[in-house]
Amino acid sequence: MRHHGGRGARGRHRIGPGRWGVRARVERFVEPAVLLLLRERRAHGYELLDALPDLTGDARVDMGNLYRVLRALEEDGLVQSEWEAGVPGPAKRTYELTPEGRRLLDEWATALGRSRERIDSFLERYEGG
Amino acid sequence: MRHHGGRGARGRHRIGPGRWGVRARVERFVEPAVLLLLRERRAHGYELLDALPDLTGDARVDMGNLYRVLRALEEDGLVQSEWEAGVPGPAKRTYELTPEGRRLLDEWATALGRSRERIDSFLERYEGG
DNA sequence: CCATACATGTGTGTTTTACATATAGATGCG
DNA sequence: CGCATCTATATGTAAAACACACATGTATGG
Repeated sequence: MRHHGGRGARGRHRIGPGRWGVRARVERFVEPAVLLLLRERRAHGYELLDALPDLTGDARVDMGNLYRVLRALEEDGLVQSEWEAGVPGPAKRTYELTPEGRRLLDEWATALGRSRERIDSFLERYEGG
Repeated sequence: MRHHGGRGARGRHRIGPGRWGVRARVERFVEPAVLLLLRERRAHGYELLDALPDLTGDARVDMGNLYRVLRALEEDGLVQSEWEAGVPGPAKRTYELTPEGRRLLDEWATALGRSRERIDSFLERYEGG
């Protein structure tokens, strides 16, 4: 590996030589994605892990962080969980959305709408120039 | 030892009681914003600081990080700077976009386009349900 | 003289994301 | 059996992105 020359102290995530990895992702996007999926149907973490890429566009979501997000959501009463009993295989913790979680999803939706508008006006200005 | 008691309040940035601050911002958005502004005209940091909120939607951008971004961009040859000579007042370092920076801006534009599509399909699915 | 606006920076802490590893039940296979 | 693999849930820790605070210096107006 041969890059060190002139490289900055600031390690932006390069993808190739001279390239900056540009993804333009929305911060904490798995959070609203999880809420939306749970509004559609109750599910456990592993199922969400499977369904999330459809919404996020990423190949796959980090499982460690997903479980932490689920815990954090539950701590604040935005989702509820229970261990699914009687089924074979590893124990599954099944989550469902609470009314508060539903409201949070609504907030996310409006915030995402604003974000889209910002992107729109950016791209308009970009194309105009 | 499954299901031990919840502890450790995960400090998501609350705004009010029971509320989660939801902003849905695009990661590193000041970067493309700076590049776009510099494509329109050369400028120094303080000018950018003034012009940025128009693109980002935030009240104001953190100056410390802005200057660090400008440095990082210059280290990788995406912008060029020189001290403006002969003018009264504090010394100004004026930046302009390089061809590489222009290409990075183009990458940002496509990435932002994809991001917008993801938001669109999310909101569609949100409204549909 | 002092406050304020202009202008450029560094220091440091917090939040968010990424990468790695641990544990364990079930299933299939040689 | 012994072992790999898939399902399933989690923790540990490092890196990246962001926020907040402070330092320095030039000019202008009262």
